Amino acid sequence: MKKQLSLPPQRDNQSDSIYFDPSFSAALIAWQREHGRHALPWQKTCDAYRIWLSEIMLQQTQVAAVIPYYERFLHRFPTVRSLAAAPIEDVMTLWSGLGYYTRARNLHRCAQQVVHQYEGEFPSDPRLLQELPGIGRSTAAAISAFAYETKAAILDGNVKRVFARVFGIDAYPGLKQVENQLWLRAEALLPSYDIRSYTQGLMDLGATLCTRSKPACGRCPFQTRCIAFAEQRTAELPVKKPKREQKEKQTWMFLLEHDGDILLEQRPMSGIWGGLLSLPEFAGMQESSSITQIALDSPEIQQFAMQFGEIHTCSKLPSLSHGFTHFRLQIDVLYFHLANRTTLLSDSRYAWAPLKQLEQLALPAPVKTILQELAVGRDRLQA
DNA sequence: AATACGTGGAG
DNA sequence: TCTCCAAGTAT
Repeated sequence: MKKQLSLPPQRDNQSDSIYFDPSFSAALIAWQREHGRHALPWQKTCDAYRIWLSEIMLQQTQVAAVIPYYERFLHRFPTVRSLAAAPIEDVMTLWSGLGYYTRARNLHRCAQQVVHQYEGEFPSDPRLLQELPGIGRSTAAAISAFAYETKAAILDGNVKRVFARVFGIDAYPGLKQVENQLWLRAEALLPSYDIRSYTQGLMDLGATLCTRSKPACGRCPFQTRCIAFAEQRTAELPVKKPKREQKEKQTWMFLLEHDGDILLEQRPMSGIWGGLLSLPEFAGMQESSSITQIALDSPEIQQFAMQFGEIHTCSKLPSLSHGFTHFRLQIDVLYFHLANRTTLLSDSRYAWAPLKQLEQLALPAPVKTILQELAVGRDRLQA
């Protein structure tokens, strides 16, 4: 069944806005054509699927980090139909290491919706795009502008930074009220021609000239009209996010090995590393205690390990600290070498996987690190 | 409206 | 080593 496509026409009040100023887009488009980026992998095409994939990957993620993932992903899933038909595990594996894993689940769901609701063609209307999972207002506009030349406004980190400086916006852009005002500007400043160059220009200006630190104002097309430059306040604008104290968390991970296999546990779909495979964690342990000794002697922990097999050796591996945006996690690892293992696992979340095949699994970055170090140790032993 | 959600690079 | 935060979305 096909979804009703007709939407009421957009009312264009652009020139009524107090922010209306065609000279802004004219300057930006001219700059983009001459000095912008033109060779990024996703700029070679107008294929909405590829544009969409790049935009999702680029959410809160830098270009350099995305490129290898983008290439790999496209090689494995050349079309939206191939992606929709794939097992979610394959999608998660290819996403492993990119972070914000809800994006990968939504990517998969979105592909399936596009196939079933839109016969495999992404809609061109940003309002329809925005109803799809993982596509918000800014991403919808970017896809629509790049793929279909729709006149639609983006508002990403680059735009916020450029606007904050050029227009001297003196409040934190993350505040709802401030963001609303930024959206009004973004809409009002849209050009009536070459929306692609304009949209790319906003991103490129922010990414290459109007950078967070040491912006290259000398080469900026907006230098003469930039409030931050005039007032020497580029270091203070945009207003920084008010910082909250970072929480410190701690967890114990269990590295159980038997016959070259590692025991993994799938994480709950919600929360950090949602749905990824990880090492089993032991919740029952008090974080306060001076854990060092304990762990190896604790009956509870012994018992936990023993449900998977007979313990041969047991030791504590070096701890590591993993930083997230909003907290820091100390990971202490207990290693158990099992002499044998129980045939049936107590829970379907658990699975054994060969240490040699970690590349084929959807693992959180620090877990991949832990297991890679173990594998390297093995190889060295054999050499 | 404010917060949760990853990772890696820059300074 | 430590802080900041990048092509945001979902809740």
